[in-house]
Amino acid sequence: MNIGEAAKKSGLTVKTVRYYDEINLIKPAKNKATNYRQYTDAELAKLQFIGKARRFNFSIKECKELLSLYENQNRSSKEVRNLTLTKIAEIDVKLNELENLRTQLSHLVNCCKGNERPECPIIDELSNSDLN
Amino acid sequence: MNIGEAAKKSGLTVKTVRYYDEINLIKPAKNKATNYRQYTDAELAKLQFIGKARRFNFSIKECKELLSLYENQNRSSKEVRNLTLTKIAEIDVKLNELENLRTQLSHLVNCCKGNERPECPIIDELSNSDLN
DNA sequence: GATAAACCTTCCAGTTAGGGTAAAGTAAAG
DNA sequence: CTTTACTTTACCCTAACTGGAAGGTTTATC
Repeated sequence: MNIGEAAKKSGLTVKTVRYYDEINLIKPAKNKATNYRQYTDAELAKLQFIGKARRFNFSIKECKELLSLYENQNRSSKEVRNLTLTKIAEIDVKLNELENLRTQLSHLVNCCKGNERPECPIIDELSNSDLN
Repeated sequence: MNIGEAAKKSGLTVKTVRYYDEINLIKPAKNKATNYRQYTDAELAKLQFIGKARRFNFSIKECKELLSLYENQNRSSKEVRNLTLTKIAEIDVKLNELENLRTQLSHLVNCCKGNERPECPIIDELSNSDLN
């Protein structure tokens, strides 16, 4: 199939699919006459695989690893599991950071009258040179 | 003061401070003889202000807005508060996404034996072409 | 058969917020 | 006077694409 159909069926954009070719992630054959990319069903399945892994927040690099595990019939499920556990740990770090930020910002918002006057505890806090 | 001292006192890197000059965020005067950047105390305060706002997850563009409010004695605290509320809303969206991802990934991890065998529910799920 | 639309191609630039490195000028210390 | 520390500009790199231009191909319509 051509790139448009492959993109549609994988839920990716044509631009993205072309990009995955460029970075040697999924390289389809080319029709010699037209120079169009020709995607096989197996390549489509890989695009779908990548698309889903990306939605699960895996980086392109991690997608490459997952893809090679996907293609390797001798893989151990432990490897995949470990990659996923690492990803969960990263998400936990990010969650913590964001929760802290949210707490601090909402505290500031609660202190700020939000009226037409210039006095503003939020600006005051940002002006505070302590690196907290 | 020179850029190194300004960087140290603001908790930013020299590169970052130079970048803020480049994008017209904080433009110090230059020593004509040496071509060195000369930061005043007021400029240092702004660097500290920006540094803190960045740590609060405000983008450079938002920092510019906050800075102009910081410098504007006629600002209304409402404007600052609204910017902050918008930022909190963004954080909430991100928190939601990450929590969903975490739930799904940890569900997959719980289903995966993580042994030496190749059967792996995580790979199976990634191979599933449903765009969920 | 001509033409227009809907595809496809490559190439180039831009996005965020800086980081890395190099070559060269300047300042401070010993 | 020399070494060390600091500063300058300039250029390329990051992640993961997105947008657009200029042009080739295929399919549908008149």
